Amino acid sequence: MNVDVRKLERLQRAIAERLSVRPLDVDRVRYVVGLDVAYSRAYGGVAAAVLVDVARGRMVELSFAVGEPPFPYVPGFLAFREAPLLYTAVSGLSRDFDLVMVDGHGLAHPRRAGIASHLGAALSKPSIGVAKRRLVGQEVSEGGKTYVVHAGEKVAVVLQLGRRRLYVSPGHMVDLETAERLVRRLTPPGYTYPLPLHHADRVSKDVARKLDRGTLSPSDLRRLQ
DNA sequence: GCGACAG
DNA sequence: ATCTTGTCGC
Repeated sequence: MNVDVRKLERLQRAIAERLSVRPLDVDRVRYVVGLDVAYSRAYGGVAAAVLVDVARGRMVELSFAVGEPPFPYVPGFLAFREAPLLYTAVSGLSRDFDLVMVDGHGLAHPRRAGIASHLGAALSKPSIGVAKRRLVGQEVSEGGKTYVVHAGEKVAVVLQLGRRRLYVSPGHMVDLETAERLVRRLTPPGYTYPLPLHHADRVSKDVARKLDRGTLSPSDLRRLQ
């Protein structure tokens, strides 16, 4: 695919300049939204927003958005493909929340503006990126912890959960330490993924599968919430 | 030119 | 991300 990315790179740099990377009081984060996108052959992307009550460790509300992605997958530009649908899904939630956790990177991005950064800026909410693979930089160990360092900056912390590793990076209104603490706090023993994302992943894939099977129609999604 | 490359 | 059978292991 031929995609002109010059303009998009400039947009990402502008977004990066608007970001605030700062500590956040973890004890006042009670409602967290997990965001993920699965794909259906028949309907395109299926974005799921799962609102989790951290205090009770349970799902409180669900919202979906379905549609053809407006942009192809190009490394470094994932946000232009998935953020619009995720934003729509989040907008469908009736309750307010304190933070969003996104499947993908935040600061650990060539221009410091991964999909978690885009969404945090668009929503004006704290956001954290949680990815399963590295996009930029090198992994460096320091004081018993492993980080991703890019252009001389620590942009992500690497968590080893069981056999899986997670790359955690700040999106907006949080810093690296806060992001790590929240991801750890939201990952129950035995889990390999923080609860909000675990649910968002499972639920989005389940809906995509049912849509293709015909077990579910897009209009039924309204009722699933 | 050769690798690397979120989902 | 998705396409997919069997297979290794708790």
